[in-house]
Amino acid sequence: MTSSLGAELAQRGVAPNCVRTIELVRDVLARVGDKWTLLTITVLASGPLRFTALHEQVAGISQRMLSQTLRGLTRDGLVTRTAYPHVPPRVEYALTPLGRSLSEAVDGLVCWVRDHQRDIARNRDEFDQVPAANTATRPCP
Amino acid sequence: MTSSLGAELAQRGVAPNCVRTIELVRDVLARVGDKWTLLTITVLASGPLRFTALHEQVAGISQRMLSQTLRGLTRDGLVTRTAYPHVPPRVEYALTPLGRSLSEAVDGLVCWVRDHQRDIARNRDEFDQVPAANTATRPCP
DNA sequence: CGGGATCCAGCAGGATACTG
DNA sequence: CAGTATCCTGCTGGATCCCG
Repeated sequence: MTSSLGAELAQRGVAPNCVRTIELVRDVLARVGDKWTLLTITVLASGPLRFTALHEQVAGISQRMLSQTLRGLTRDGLVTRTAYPHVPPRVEYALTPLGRSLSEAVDGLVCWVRDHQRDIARNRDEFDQVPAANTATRPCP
Repeated sequence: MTSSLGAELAQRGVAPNCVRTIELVRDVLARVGDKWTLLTITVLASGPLRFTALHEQVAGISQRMLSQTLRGLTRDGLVTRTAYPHVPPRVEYALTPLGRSLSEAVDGLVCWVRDHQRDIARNRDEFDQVPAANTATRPCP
């Protein structure tokens, strides 16, 4: 699958190192690009949490998506799942060292957004105020 | 919208600084979490490109999604769109300084995946080989 | 060549109800 | 409490045709 993508790109004359980058970006998105994974990781970054606690902190997530997301993260070795044989059940989720290192890598992106979201909002407003700027075929100045 | 999310979280007793983080992660995903934006940015990071060139390098993207993605990026001030009044038309896209800085922030994540994708693949294989490991309600050892 | 407009399928994901 | 099972909807995004 990935190799066929690489072959396809190589055939188009795309430089090999660029092909690698493109595949990596694909992997990034496959792992943290969905709606809830990144959010769950950053919430867990502040400490271990039980299922219900996560369900409250990750605003808007359904039980279905939470358990699904957590299973995926556990599968990848990014979080641990610890079940205590109690009644009522008690299950704790926590980041593994691998998960923590990912969380730190994500921090860079989060900081970037924090530092530049004002700029983006301003650019967006400017763009929207120019009439017909949202169409690509516009007159050349 | 964002403020209502913050209010909702605050009402649940979530710490204010965590609320900020969650909102930021939301913004990250809204900006680069879709299927093509991040890919387009990283391809443009190696230099300005014309529409067709982008269409070839960003493997698998349709013309529709490419123009849509580019318009979004242009709107946010992350790329510039330069149209030359020629026949046939010639349009070049390039990263702005803001776009380049985002591309650098993304690099951290890309490097993380490059360094750890083997680990993740191994964890995944291990997980999958344990029978019934994919169900959460499993016996406690 | 560089798009826009339209149509349509697939699947992510929400709501709800049920279980150990 | 911590999930699973089922159903169902909305939106993303692909295919196709058209235009300047």
